[in-house]
Amino acid sequence: MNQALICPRFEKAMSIMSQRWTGLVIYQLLTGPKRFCTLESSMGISGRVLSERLKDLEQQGIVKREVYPETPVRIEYSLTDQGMALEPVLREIEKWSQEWLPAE
Amino acid sequence: MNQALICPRFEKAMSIMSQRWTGLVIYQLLTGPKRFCTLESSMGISGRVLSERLKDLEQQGIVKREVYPETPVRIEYSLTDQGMALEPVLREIEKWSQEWLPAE
DNA sequence: TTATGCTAGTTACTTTATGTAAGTAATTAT
DNA sequence: ATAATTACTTACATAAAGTAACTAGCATAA
Repeated sequence: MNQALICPRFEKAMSIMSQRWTGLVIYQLLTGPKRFCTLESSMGISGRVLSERLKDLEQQGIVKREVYPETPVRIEYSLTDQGMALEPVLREIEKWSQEWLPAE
Repeated sequence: MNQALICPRFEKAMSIMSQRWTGLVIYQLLTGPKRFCTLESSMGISGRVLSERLKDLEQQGIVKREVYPETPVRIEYSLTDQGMALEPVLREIEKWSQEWLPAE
């Protein structure tokens, strides 16, 4: 009955990364700040969920939201250092997909 | 309107890894073959979903299912080479969680 | 021989998460 | 005054996940 316990920090990380869309949002932000509508149209995510994810990621300290009061207003989402630190994770997924998944 | 397209293989990999529980199941199998009931009780996953995930992962070629007709029957799930190749992904998530998430 | 237990699931039903489409608010262009 | 743009939100529908009870096959216990 003795189970090897899973480290709570790792479990937390997995719960973040295994939410639908989260990984792709971070991946898109690796190449620089992006606006809401850019993210929305570049992946197939709905505005409802994108808005939810960005709020979560901001609260978690992974994403930063910045408002530029131009006209029309420009709001940019970018990665914090904590968010940037996820790059190796995404790169490893990228590598795996190239090696093991069929093209096309 | 010109969007950088996301590589379909990467998208596929993300859709696998961002399903709830998938990462944790693979993580548990990194330490060797496990039975259904062991997986079920070591993570908080429900039998219904575990059964679904294992079937998916088997079909994807990530997990292998082996039946030992003992009594009671023993069925073991383990990682294929393709599945083992995901280890670096999980290790990077582990590293990130240790560096960036608060203990406790 | 009926009952109990074990493993590996499945089934029916409930709750939660996500998708869809329309709407809002602020601002500028026509 | 109307339309357009950005960044959302809201109400409602569908899909995914959780819960708890159930099944099947076999073995041991009462």
